[in-house]
Amino acid sequence: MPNDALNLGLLLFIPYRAMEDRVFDELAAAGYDDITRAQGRIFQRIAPGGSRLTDLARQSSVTKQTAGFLVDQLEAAGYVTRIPDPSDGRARLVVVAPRGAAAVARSAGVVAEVEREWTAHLGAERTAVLRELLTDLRAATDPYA
Amino acid sequence: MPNDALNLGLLLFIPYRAMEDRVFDELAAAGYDDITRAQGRIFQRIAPGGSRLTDLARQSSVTKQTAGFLVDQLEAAGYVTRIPDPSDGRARLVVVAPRGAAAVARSAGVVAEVEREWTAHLGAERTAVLRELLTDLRAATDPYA
DNA sequence: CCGACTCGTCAGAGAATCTGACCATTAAGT
DNA sequence: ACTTAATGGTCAGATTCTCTGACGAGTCGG
Repeated sequence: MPNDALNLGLLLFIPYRAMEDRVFDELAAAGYDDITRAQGRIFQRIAPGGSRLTDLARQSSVTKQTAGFLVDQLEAAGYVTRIPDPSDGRARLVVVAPRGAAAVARSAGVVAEVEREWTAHLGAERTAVLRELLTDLRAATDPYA
Repeated sequence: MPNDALNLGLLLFIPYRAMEDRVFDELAAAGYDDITRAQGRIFQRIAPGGSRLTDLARQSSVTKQTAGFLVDQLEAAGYVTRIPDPSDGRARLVVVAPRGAAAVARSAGVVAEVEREWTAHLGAERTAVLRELLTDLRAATDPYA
């Protein structure tokens, strides 16, 4: 790399990608080798009680067609199910299925491990500050929060 | 979104994606509408004196085939050129062409604007801390720095 | 009950990514 | 030097991801 002072976009991307790599590598090693990054980016946005396709699409910055395509695959692989939305006859809710919940548990372990490594590097206090800053920044960059 | 406490991976992704969206939207509006995100992610890694394809691939976390495919398009669109690497007969260096330099200048303006917005939200001091933390974290997550 | 909007799907095309195989050049070991 | 291993890059093929455009079904405000 040339400069030491990279733009904030790239500085955000580097650790994001590192985290994603770790999670998917270990997920694949644990037998969840039929989930892709694109599917995972949708999947991780599913709210506890289920989410509408349109919401998943908006939050993930993809079209609803793309989100639908990915949810189809997640459903076929047993990670999610679709149920009717009781509050709106047009909509359905994407909910996490048992296999999906198991994958969530597994990936949560990996995330925790990576966060521990980062904490070892940055220190506990600075890691907490980083999290707080990013959470704050989210308010300015995620209109669908 | 369900929880308030998201994992750090997603917290990094949200502003990263917001930055990328802004840069590409404004680049397209300024006439640079023939560059894609994937191409841009490769392009932004080119070092001042030029970079080898293999390095660009590693740093961007894609295969060298993918990097080659994207550099082909950047070259066809006039953003980069390939020159022989004087220090290694097998290699070539990808260097930024005039049109690429113009796009860099334009995107730098957008990045600066977005960073100003973020600074307005977080405050100058906390933004500086964020940059410092991310730069530090890079050492633990970017083996090719 | 009518027009406007939202939810989601279908169809088709283009872009991005990977694996595997391969050649050319360089580096290392004897 | 000569052989072997490693590195830089390309070719070929397949799969995955993503978008635009068009559309049917359901909801909502007047």
